[in-house]
Amino acid sequence: MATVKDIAAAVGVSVATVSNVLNGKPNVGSVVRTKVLRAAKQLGYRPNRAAQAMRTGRTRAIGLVLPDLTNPFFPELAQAVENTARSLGLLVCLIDSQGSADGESDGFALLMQHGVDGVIWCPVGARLPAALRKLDRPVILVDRPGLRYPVVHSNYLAGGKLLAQYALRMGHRRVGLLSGPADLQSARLRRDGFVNACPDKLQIVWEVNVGFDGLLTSAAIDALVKHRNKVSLIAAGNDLIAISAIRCLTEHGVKVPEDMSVTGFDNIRWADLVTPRLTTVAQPMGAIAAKAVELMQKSLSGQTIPARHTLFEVTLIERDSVKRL
Amino acid sequence: MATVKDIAAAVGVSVATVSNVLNGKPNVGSVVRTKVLRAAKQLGYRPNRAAQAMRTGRTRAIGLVLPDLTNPFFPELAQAVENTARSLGLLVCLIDSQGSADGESDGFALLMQHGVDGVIWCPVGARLPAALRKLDRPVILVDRPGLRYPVVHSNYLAGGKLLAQYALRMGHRRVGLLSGPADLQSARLRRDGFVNACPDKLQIVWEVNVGFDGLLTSAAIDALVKHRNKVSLIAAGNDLIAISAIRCLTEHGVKVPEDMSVTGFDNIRWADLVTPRLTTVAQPMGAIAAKAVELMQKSLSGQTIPARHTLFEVTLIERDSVKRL
DNA sequence: TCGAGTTAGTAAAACGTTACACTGGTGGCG
DNA sequence: CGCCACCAGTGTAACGTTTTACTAACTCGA
Repeated sequence: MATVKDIAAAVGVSVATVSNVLNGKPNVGSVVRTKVLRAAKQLGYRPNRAAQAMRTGRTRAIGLVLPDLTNPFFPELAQAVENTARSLGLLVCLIDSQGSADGESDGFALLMQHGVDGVIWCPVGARLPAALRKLDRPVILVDRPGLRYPVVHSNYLAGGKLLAQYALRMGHRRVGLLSGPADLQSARLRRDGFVNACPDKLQIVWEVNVGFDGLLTSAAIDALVKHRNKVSLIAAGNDLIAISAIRCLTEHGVKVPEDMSVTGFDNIRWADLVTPRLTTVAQPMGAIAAKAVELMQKSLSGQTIPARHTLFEVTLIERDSVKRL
Repeated sequence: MATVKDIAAAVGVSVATVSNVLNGKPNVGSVVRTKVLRAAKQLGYRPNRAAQAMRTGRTRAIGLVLPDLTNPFFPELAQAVENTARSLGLLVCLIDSQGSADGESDGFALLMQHGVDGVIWCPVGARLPAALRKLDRPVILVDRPGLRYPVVHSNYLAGGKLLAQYALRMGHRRVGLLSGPADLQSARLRRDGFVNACPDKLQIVWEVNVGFDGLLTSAAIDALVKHRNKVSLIAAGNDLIAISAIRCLTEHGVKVPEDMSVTGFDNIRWADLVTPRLTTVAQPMGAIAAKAVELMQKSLSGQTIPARHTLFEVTLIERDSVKRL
């Protein structure tokens, strides 16, 4: 690989001058400037990131810390983040914490060691891992409000409301809630939006919390099966939970949507592939990811991002999993 | 962050000695050795990767280049790769080429600039991107035999055969093939395994190639719908295709498995979540990923890996999408 | 006792970059 | 003319490591 020294030798100037040209610094004549630029292109010069990192402390790489790639919500996010980051010349370093706080800590430590310039993070839990305390780099949260960092996510409250109003319109009155983890604001807001939409008309008959990974606890299965006649609709915390619930119901002879309606949240690709197709709320994943990277980029270029929410609006996607009563 | 200099100062030795201890070099007394080690631990020392990279040319980071995170096969792979890599102290840098060769080239360029030590790669096509030619670092292929690199994947041929034999056992005689891309060996082998298993008993009535991303072409939809009475089973190139096919069939009033049986390949998580649950062939994803990382690690530590296949055996997962005739 | 060999440790250079302090040369202005 | 300001460009230190070449002290055998 060609170095700055090679260019200097080729043009016949000092390395300092080459560096100045390459970084757009003033105090270099236009004739030398063009010569250097041409030589650089001709030699296929690309700055050695390690050396740059050492001198400047910046690596032009960012971390992306996710709880679980197995939940299809995250690959969609990761794909969009990677692509917009790459278009800005940023490398994305991936950490999948597998839902464990220790994994998250490990991951942060590794990222710090490599000197990433910042991290885009979707926390597993509501608590800050110790490793992050020492990180003096920008952090942008995605999809998980609640910590003292800038966060970009969609309007969960509105999404929950949309779902409740839709359920009502379709004639449902008694519902069961398969909410996400109670300690996650992103789950709580969806739930609150739903519950508070029209409290007098829509009755919450039962509620159980499960993980966003869609693994149904025995309490959840019990609720699903035993109370099957007490509710006509189940509102799940996300699509994964909804689809798992549908699976569980059909296994127990409950037909969806004939015997029971189900709604999701996220509009992952599978919502449209599954039978019955899932009625859910769509988040603009690409926009969310792009915004997160944009905030990161701003942050890296010196702007301070206020620790405030960037909200994206959601839309109801009506498909086949809810029956009109 | 603590540096080697800090440790040296704390213990009262030279930085060279500290470095020697940390790298397990001889010629340092045991008392000094333990002192240094203790100080390092106490200060929470982690070597600065950028500086290390500059001196040694190794970054202890690897690239992971995937065609499409949206296909659930790849997140499972990515998760396993990341986790085993991290347990070895390797950072994973992600590139999602979105199925484009240009994206792949861009990605490789970015990875090279950052000096990754090697790349684990699942190519989109059968051709080598130009950017890779210049990469003098180890490459391990995953799931895509056909290029002149070491590759780890599962026994597609056997998988196809398993499926064909199973179809036969279940009484099917006339089948349609929804194969993956014809230029991908990984698709061709699955197909060949199926077709050649018992050519005299199992008749391939039609075959159309589609992408592994499960997007059905109009030719595919035509075949599915128009020939619905000519075959009793459809063998898809992967689970994504199979599930899309099921969706398409049910939309056209063809019930699975009552009117038509369908098989997949990969055993992605969704195969078990979808209705009807998909009969398919399972690849040991975790093992494949771990093996790829292991080969990479070996490669990094100087061993030369022969450009040969590492095969993993597959197993038939019998579920509900195939009817006994 | 002397020299060779071994052991324990050090000083300094090097990796590729950037940034700071510097040097000549030129032009303007009083 | 004398002084200052400015321009174009250079030399070199520094970032945190690893590595090479070196030294001082000690041991051992003849």
